[in-house]
Amino acid sequence: MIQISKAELEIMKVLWAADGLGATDVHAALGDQQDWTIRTVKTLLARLVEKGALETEQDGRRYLYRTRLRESDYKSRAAGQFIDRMFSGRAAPLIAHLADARGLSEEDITELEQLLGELKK
Amino acid sequence: MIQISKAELEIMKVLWAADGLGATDVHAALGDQQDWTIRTVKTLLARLVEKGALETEQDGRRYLYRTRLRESDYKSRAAGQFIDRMFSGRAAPLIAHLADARGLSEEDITELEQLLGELKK
DNA sequence: AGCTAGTGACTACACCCGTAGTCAATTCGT
DNA sequence: ACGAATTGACTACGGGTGTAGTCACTAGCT
Repeated sequence: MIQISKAELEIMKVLWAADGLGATDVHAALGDQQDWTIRTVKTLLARLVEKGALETEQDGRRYLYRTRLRESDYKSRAAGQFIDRMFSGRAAPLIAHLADARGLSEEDITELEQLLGELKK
Repeated sequence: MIQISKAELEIMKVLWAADGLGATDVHAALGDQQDWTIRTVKTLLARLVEKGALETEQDGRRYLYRTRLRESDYKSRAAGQFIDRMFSGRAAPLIAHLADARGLSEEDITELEQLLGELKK
């Protein structure tokens, strides 16, 4: 099970949004959102390749980085692990805590209702 | 913001369930669930005290460990951080992923409906 | 009275992670 | 054609984490 750290996740997000970028492109895409030097970005990319979360393709003298993990697969797994650890695998208490601590947006409520409707079929 | 690691969380769970135990009691309560020596348990307890998540009370020649963090506060915070990092703060996509990857229990569905009902008031 | 077992304090150590720096090769601009 | 900039490879380093080990003390059993 590939573990992706907090910083690495930011890199993955960039590549999920636009797969097949070079290190410099990733750095640029992060822009002012993350204040990392290109070195740091490269280290994170290398670690992700080593972990098997990314793969490289030679493009002249540089690499293009491509995701090997689908975003939704990863997020599903991460969500599952999280509620297992924190809420004994139960979804409802998680949402209850969230609602309690910060409330749910209108949007969330509407979407959740729709989701539940579909699930009940 | 106190950060609690995975292993430390297991200790916290024991003390949330039964506050004011000695190190040996915590070790016993973990039982076969976690295969840690008493040394490891003590190290984790000490780190949690250092972090301010636990406090000690002298009880003869030993300490009793008591939580300083309320379970629901911690869980709310952790849940908030998690959905911020993974789902841009949106609850609905999180639940959608869970439902998709492993399904929701009857219980979860019922509780969520009830929760949504209350929130809409 | 001495030994054993349990206790807290301190130390250890390898691996992950955040955050880079150095180096050698290569390409691009002038 | 040469210097500057870019690129990948390798190295660094301090803090957190998982998982203990050692030490000195003490209370209770024999």
